[in-house]
Amino acid sequence: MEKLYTITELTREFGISTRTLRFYEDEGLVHPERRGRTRLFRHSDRHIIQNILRGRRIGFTIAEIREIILAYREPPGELGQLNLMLKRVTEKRIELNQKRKDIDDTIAELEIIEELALTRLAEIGVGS
Amino acid sequence: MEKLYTITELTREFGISTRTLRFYEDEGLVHPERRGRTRLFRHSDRHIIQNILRGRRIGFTIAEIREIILAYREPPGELGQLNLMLKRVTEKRIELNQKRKDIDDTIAELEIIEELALTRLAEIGVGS
DNA sequence: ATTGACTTTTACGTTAAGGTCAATAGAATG
DNA sequence: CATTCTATTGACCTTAACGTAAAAGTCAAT
Repeated sequence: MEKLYTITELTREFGISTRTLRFYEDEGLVHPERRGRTRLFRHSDRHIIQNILRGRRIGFTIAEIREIILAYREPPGELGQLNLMLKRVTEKRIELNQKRKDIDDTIAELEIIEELALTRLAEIGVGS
Repeated sequence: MEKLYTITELTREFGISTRTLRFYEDEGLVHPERRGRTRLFRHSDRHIIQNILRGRRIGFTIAEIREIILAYREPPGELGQLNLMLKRVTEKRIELNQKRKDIDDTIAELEIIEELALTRLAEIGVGS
């Protein structure tokens, strides 16, 4: 017997609002069952929510996230669609590699800032 | 004699609009000189624009980008501000490390999708 | 002198991703 | 059964980061 989650259980677990989960349902990303009017989420929905949040953190739009979820769920049967998909995947990978580099560069910059601040702190600490 | 850039030179170089550059000026991120009413950007402005775009790619807001630029430009003199800054830097680094992990996971997932698609392609290619 | 390319300011418009609020409905607990 | 949570639907609201359009100035080239 699969465990079902209420909406507030999930909002607490993931630190998001009920509005957000209903929004994701409206967008067709999750498909909770209903007991009466109340939503009950499955493990699969919970897993999708994790994917959504991960995509969100790296700046994907809902449309892009949906695209990835669908691509995973059912690879297209038609040749043209498959080639299109491969092209999109390649684009995304290039984009993500650029982002990785941007993140590394920014972390390096933050480390410089940190050292500047620590140096100033030491000066002030000594002087006061 | 330092080379100065017109606004369209920069829009072409960076693939952004004039509106965007004026917006960044309104936000106090760049400070082009004026010849008459026309803006002329320095190397330093050009460099800042690169930083803005990098920050933008990894999902920083303009406010966050400004914060980093200012922190770099002039580390605060007061102790409380310095400690606050160190705290913020640590937060950002944690956030960026999470993003790195998210990106790596997503790239791995894209690779799975790619393989699925290539497999399907091979099947179709053989069958047709 | 006119065209064309480029620039300026002002100001309203747009989009994504939810926030917020009101009215209503079930569900659970004393 | 009355109360008290918690959920739902529907509607309008919000914010960031620009887009877009209008009206007008600048400057070189034709």
